[in-house]
Amino acid sequence: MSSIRDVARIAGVSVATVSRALSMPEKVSAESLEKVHAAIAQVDYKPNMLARNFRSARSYAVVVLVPDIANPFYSLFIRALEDRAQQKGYAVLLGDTRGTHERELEYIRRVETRLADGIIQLRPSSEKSLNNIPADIPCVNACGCEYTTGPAIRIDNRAAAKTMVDYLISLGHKRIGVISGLKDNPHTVDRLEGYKDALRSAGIEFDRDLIAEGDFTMWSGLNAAFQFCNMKNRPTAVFSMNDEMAIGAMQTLKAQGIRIPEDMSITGFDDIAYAKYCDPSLTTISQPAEEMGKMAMDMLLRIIEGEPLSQTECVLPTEFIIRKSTAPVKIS
Amino acid sequence: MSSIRDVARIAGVSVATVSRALSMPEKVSAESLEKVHAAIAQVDYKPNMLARNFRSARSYAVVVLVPDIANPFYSLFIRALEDRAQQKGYAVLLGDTRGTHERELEYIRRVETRLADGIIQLRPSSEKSLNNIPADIPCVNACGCEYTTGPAIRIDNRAAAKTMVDYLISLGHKRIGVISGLKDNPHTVDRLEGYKDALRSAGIEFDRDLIAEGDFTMWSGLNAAFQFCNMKNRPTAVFSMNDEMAIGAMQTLKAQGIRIPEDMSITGFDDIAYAKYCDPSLTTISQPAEEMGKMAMDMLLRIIEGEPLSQTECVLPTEFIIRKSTAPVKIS
DNA sequence: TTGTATGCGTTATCAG
DNA sequence: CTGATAACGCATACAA
Repeated sequence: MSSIRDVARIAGVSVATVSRALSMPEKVSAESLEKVHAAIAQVDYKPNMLARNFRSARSYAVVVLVPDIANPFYSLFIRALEDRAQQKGYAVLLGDTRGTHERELEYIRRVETRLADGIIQLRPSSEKSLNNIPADIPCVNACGCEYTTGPAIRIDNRAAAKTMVDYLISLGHKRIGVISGLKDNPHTVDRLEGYKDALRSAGIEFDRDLIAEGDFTMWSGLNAAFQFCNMKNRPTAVFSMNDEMAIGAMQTLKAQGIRIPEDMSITGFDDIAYAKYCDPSLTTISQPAEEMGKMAMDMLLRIIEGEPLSQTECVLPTEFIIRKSTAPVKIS
Repeated sequence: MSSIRDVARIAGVSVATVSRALSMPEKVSAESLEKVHAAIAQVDYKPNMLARNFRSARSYAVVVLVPDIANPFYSLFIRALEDRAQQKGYAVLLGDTRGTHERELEYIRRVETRLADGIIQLRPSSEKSLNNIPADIPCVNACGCEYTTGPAIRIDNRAAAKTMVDYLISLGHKRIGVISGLKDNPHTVDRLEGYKDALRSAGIEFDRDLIAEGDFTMWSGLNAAFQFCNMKNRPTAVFSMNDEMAIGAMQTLKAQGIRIPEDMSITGFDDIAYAKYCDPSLTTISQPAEEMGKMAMDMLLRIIEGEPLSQTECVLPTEFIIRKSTAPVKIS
């Protein structure tokens, strides 16, 4: 309730001195400083940051645009992001888009109207995406996939997928099913390329029937797995494009009496916390979610503050984690 | 870049008219309205919300204080929260406290300095908590437990726990282990009371040795379960105070050759998404996370807007969900 | 219905 | 080192 003027009056100095005492104490005499601090304590002065932000034309907030915060990979990422933001004095506005463009626009509008200083984009924006973020607003893309323009933090999805499928092939698998995300999702596209790369280098022909489409939810994984159960010549291994679909698929396979990994190997992607605790534990690719979050925030703040970027794109390494859901193909 | 003044100049009206055209169009003639809109389009005017917020002494943002956003129950809650906030034109500032009081204070300070209009508190604040939120700042407690002061959204933890343990008893279990949260956590306290209630009404004596303390993480559940494996007279059922610890415990039990539910039943709490997909699927208590999120936001906004509260505390119903992790006790 | 003028709390400029 | 004062962009009381 009390403003800088009250403090000035009580302290017997000008408002300018109070302001200086707060933002550059070294420019103020020890005597004034003391009087100001005493006055601040006396009237319980809390600076009005709304006014400060208005004056400095900065909100000191960034929005994070995320497809679904309930996805454990994203929540891990965001946790790291928030941590870094807080360290640097920035707030993070949660922008859960739930896949709708309308909500996304709403958040973009927030930075256009100065309520946020920049955006961290976790939604993989396909090239045909209509509402691209205006070029003049600070933004870093951290969706992890290729085909993004502007500053980005990402992993090499294609190479990671190839590593995984190479491994399955090394175990003797030749018919390797895929549970993919939606067809036009950039993650799907990149990882599918990696899958094809691996097949190609092993001389295995690509079979379209081995691709089951999901949408990255457990439920979709559960459904997709039926496609494999019912095949006359079913795959001996399945490469799922994320852990959640793999976990859903395991449910189906086990219910159908297919043993994992004896009858069928299955792999995931992301290494969410549950991958280690499901039964059997899941062979997967670990993304450095926290590292990505930190770096994305650092990069965005650099852009906002107008500092030069040492690199406009940063590709982080993934880790290949072998657990119990994969085994050599059965000799039958 | 262009301000309301530019619009006024181009439109040939006063700034007041432009302002009114935006916030109360009904008070402006159709003619002026049209000129204003044309001018807005012409100069691509975007109102400076920083100025508007400053002027109206409101930030139109609320902070949500959460112990750990990576916990799936919380992320579900927050998703609903954000949804509602966006509908009402509010932003949500993510405040992941990670259990530290310092970070919590930082966020409380944010509303004291006008950067947020209120707080939704998900952290269960024990009575001895040092940094309670000042009474004059709008706040609703949504941690779900009793012993909170001020407006609150919660469930009846005690009754829910009793329901669960009653069920185990009805299956013939008499030695029922507990994997609890930290001892002084209000959730732990409430749910333990429910456990004791159930024992009491069944005439079973409470045995302190059957309580294993965890901290609501999967890892702690995994460890806690060892306590039961090594007992000479081990429990035939385990009531875990959340799903994650239950899932961790299942890992240990299965590794020790204890079959679930044949040799030991196990139950959880929260009904996170994975509870349905783990093996065996988990009998648990479902909390209406989304409903709670919505209600908490509604209640907070009412407080912020100064509207009267119809009720200061709201207890939401839980749902008891029986899956495959529980079975009648073995006759041996 | 419209315009003029004032003030919101702070920072920054410029004299002293 | 300090003080007076002008912005910042918008909303609104008041007058027309």
